[in-house]
Amino acid sequence: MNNKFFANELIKWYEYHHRDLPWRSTRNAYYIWLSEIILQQTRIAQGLPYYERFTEAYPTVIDLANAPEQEVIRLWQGLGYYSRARNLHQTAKYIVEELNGAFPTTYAGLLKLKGIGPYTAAAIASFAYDEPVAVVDGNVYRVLSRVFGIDTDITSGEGQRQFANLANELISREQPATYNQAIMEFGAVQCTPSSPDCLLCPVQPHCVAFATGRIHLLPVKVKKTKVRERFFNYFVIVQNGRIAMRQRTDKDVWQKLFDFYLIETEAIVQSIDEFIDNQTINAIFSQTTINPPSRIFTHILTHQRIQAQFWVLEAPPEITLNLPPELAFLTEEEIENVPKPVLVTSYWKEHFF
DNA sequence: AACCCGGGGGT
DNA sequence: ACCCCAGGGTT
Repeated sequence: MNNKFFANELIKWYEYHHRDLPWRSTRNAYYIWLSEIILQQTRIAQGLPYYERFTEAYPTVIDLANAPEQEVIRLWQGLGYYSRARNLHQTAKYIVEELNGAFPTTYAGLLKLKGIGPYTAAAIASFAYDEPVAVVDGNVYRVLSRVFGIDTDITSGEGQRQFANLANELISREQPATYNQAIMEFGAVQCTPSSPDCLLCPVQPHCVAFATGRIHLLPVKVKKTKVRERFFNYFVIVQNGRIAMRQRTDKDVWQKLFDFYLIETEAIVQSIDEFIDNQTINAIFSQTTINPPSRIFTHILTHQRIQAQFWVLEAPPEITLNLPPELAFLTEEEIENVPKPVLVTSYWKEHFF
């Protein structure tokens, strides 16, 4: 199968089978960039409402650059991988302040921006500027590994180089944007991870994996699942109708999102007596009424399984509490408007609304 | 190269 | 329970 045939078959397939998506009807680099960052490691169904929200809140890169970071992260709330939102905002400011509001117009230039890696640079360069540089995302790995029967580990450096080289040989020089859209859509709709629709596949006669019965074995992805078990004990300190929260800053999950005073333990605590060695929380205990703990909230991340329990500590109105400096009292309205992890939002909805 | 970073949906 | 998703940054 020659390269031109492959590209033409995908483009023909795409013309009949593609979904109508808002970022496909624009050549505006800003909107394309926004959609690509939102869709990193994210399904279209999950990302679509966020795309609508962001384009409405920030119609131009200038609007995004001028927004407060916390507002941007709040709009991102629930989408995960929050470094995407921080880098998005940082890069918007850089483009406005250093590049006169204009995006770089080449793959190499785009690649220098924070939050834009090889995939996203190729996507923007081809969709906005027709540069013939191939996207390589999870869909592309799957399609190419199957059609060409490549069993190199896609997570290895060698695999990434090999697939990028192949993808760039296959890309249509005449229609790079359509080709890139086509191969990704083909992977998402036709050549799916499990039970792909091989019987109606336009390249099935040339597919090595189909011919050799290796569809379900490709792509090869060496898994290194190491899920960390964590136990979070949250103390919801309430006084005068306000609640103490802090903005997370550690090198850990949920950077710049807000949660409550947290003590992490090695296991689920059976009684609050287990915090006896913690002087900070003991001092707060002595000044507050301790309510029974909440149910245990289990929160699953890709790399962590967090079991969280919440205690409400009620302080009398008049006293001065001895709190760690990172805590600040917020009203319920302020808490609504501050970015929070889904775990915290779940608890909040269950207990305060 | 290895590790870290969310949340949701499909099987 | 395990997989994947329009990946990228840090160490």
